[in-house]
Amino acid sequence: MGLTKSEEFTVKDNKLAKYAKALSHPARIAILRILIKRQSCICGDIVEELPLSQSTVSQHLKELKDAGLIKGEIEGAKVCYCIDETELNQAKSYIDELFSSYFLSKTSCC
Amino acid sequence: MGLTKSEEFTVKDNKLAKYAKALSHPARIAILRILIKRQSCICGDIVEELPLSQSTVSQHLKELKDAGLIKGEIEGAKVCYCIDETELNQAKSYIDELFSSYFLSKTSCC
DNA sequence: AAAATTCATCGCATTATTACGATTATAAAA
DNA sequence: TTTTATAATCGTAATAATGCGATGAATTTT
Repeated sequence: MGLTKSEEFTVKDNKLAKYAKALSHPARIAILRILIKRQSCICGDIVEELPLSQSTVSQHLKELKDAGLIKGEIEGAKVCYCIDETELNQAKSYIDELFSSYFLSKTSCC
Repeated sequence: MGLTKSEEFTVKDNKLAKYAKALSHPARIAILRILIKRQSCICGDIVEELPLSQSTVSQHLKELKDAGLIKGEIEGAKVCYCIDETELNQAKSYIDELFSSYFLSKTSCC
């Protein structure tokens, strides 16, 4: 076994889970915060700000990129990462929608 | 290796990551939706609504419980699960805070 | 051209996750 | 008391994730 049954769930729930997975590691949250703070698309300075090796940071960046939350642009030898606003918006609205569906239909029970 | 360096990151980012991890599987999203829909704290009916075995659903419930997003109450032989409103609120505000910190300081770059 | 910088990728070891059947524990029903 | 129902847990197999050093590819700098 060991294989998530993605096909059994809705496309939306799979997408939401994918966004959440990207956010499911403190290093990746920290990376997002750095990218937000330095709005001007900084790159490998991330490595200097985090207590992780270059290869590990690169891997986390890849995962954030695969999830769509960030994008990278090659600038000579450097790579400049930044938030992908469209995707971040979508992630936000998916999450908001899930949460607000609770707060709307709330009647409180146990 | 293979061990997340949690201590190296803030308590808040670890908590946020924990919430996100709970949401990082479509089955758990589906479970949350079921719990939201049937506000009246239903239990093992979840198993019937999902294409997963009882033990697998039980495991997902445990993870949602460990993350704090849901709570279970024993009712005889049954266990009644429901959303933990306080924690869901906290999760929502942590996520909102992260996202809005971007939309506030946005200047768009690449 | 040679050396240095920047970052991705490979390989590896360790640990975590996913899924299920089988078993166990508890409570309800017969 | 015995059976049934409910749900957690154990054990197992497969796959994914975490982290790092080493290596590679590309671009700058010297």
